[in-house]
Amino acid sequence: MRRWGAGRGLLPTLNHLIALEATARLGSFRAAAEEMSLTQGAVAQQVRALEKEFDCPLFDRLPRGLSANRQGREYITRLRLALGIIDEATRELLHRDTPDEAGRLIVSTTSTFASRWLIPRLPEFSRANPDIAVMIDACDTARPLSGKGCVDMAIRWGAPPFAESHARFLLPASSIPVCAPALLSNSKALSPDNLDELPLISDSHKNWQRWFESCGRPGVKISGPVFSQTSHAIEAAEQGMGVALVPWLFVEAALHAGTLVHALNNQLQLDTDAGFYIMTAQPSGPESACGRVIDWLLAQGRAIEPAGP
Amino acid sequence: MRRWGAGRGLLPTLNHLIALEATARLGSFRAAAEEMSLTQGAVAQQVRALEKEFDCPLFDRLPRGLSANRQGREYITRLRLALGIIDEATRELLHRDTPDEAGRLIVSTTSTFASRWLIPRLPEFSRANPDIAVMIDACDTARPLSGKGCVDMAIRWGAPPFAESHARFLLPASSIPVCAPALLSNSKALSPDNLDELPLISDSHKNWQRWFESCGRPGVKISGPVFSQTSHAIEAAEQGMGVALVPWLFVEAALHAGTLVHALNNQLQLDTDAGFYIMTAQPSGPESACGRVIDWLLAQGRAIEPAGP
DNA sequence: CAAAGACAGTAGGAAAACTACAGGATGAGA
DNA sequence: TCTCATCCTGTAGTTTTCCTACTGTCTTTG
Repeated sequence: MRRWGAGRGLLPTLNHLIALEATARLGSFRAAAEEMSLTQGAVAQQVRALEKEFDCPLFDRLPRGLSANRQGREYITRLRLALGIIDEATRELLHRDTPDEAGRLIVSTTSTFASRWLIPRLPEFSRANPDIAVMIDACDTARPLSGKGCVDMAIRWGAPPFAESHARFLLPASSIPVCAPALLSNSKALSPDNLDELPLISDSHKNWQRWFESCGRPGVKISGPVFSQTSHAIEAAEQGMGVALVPWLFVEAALHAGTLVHALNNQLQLDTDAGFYIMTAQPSGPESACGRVIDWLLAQGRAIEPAGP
Repeated sequence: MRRWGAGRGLLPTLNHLIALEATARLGSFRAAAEEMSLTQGAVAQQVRALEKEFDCPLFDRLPRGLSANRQGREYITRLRLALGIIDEATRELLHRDTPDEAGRLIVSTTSTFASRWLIPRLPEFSRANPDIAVMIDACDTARPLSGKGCVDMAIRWGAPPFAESHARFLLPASSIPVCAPALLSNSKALSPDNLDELPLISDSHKNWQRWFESCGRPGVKISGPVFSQTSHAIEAAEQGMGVALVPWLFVEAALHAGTLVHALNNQLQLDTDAGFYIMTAQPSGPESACGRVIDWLLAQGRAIEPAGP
């Protein structure tokens, strides 16, 4: 009997369990031995060894085979469940449809972060690292970092501490109010006191409320177009539909290109303690594919920060 | 890689999986080896063997330990689940609180069958088989014959075929109308045509409707006391509350003792294709405790039948 | 630049698993 | 009733697997 984990667990000789299961299913050592391509004696020894390990008989010996007793039935039913899980996991591992999956790295992030920050920078990475194929899984609900359907890393907005994962800070999430330049041309100077006279574009983060609160104007009524995704809010602002309050890093390129301008002439931004973090199941070394992607991401993040407002 | 079941399944060398799990959890061969009281090389070989078996790396090799890659994380998460199930089943098997459980046999049946048929006959069996302790688990919902909390056999009312279990016919379930003798003394002769003038005691089996239908009187309104358990209906009949339509075998003793009489002078009974069956997970040999109980039950059933109406 | 710590790989001994065969019990069939 | 067939039990002896011990290589660290 083998200890497991921190000594709390107990596991029998696992290889013997296959013989146990087959014997229970087929009702005799002989039939089980035939299925397993072994001799009858080998199977009998394995099962006897388990019964001795447990100090508890699992079968009634009949003149014509065996029949599991109550403890045996109870144990074997649960054993089948466990073996089925291992079997399923093993077959999926063997019959994985993409044989080159080893060099493929799946990054889960939001649609907005992917289109506004990650994808524009990705070609450079791929040129420098042709052996790593980065796949972006844009999904607004978080994907698991371990288990079935897991991803290699996730880039998510949030604040520490993060349970069950290893997180590294990537980028701050300071938001600024932006709009199309045309919206400002023929009107008076804007300030926190009169900004709400323009349409205020909202996304699902409810930033405007906190922004007005930090300006000393709590309870301002937010009216204007509403989008679930930040990227849609940005596009609406570019179309002149109003003022959007969005993370600065998502509109850096648009500000540079002139399709968006800071609505308050770089005066105010909404600082939060939250930011964008890279999350992985465990720390990765700098030489692994995952580690190389993380290092590159962090370098990109450092490169962009000093140019901020 | 081992085939499993009818060849559909595939299982790796199960003993190696413990090393795999520990390595993933502790992040290095060395730490895993220490936990398992082995050398670093042994653990490394086991994990390498698995990776070769799967033809798929499960870990990224870091300069300072290892880190599971995506396939590894996915596999190990599911592996932990399976090992946890085996561990739990094993610990419950080892720490079972009743060491003499091997000689204890749990029979699941209904409260009525237990009190009206089984318990009266049980002392005789126990005298003849002092080594078998029969425990009766009276429960109106069926208990499983395998898995956690399973019972050794169940005696249940029903008709073949029974899925997922081995059934042997024990007793017919023919029902007869019975009542207290006092109920008949000062009244005219009863027949199916006027029986419904007396209170009709019902249990949850809705026998009266079918009984009147088989007498050519469908749609008769059933009025009288209603009980969920047949035994309570019998007790009510004994108290003179009305006529109960119950399996003959439950009132055999009462008819003999005179506390109940056949309401129609042995004329009519309700025959159904259903009956009482002994159900076990698998056939048991005549020498096993389970087999001896079954043989005795069947003998009791045969002994009672010829004396029937 | 050297020391420490980790994994990779290999040879040989230790342990286990498996086979083969003898023995005993039970049921089927002549 | 007797024999045969079938199945489990148990025990050597052999084969295979597993584990250890050790060397080599790489990387971090002081």
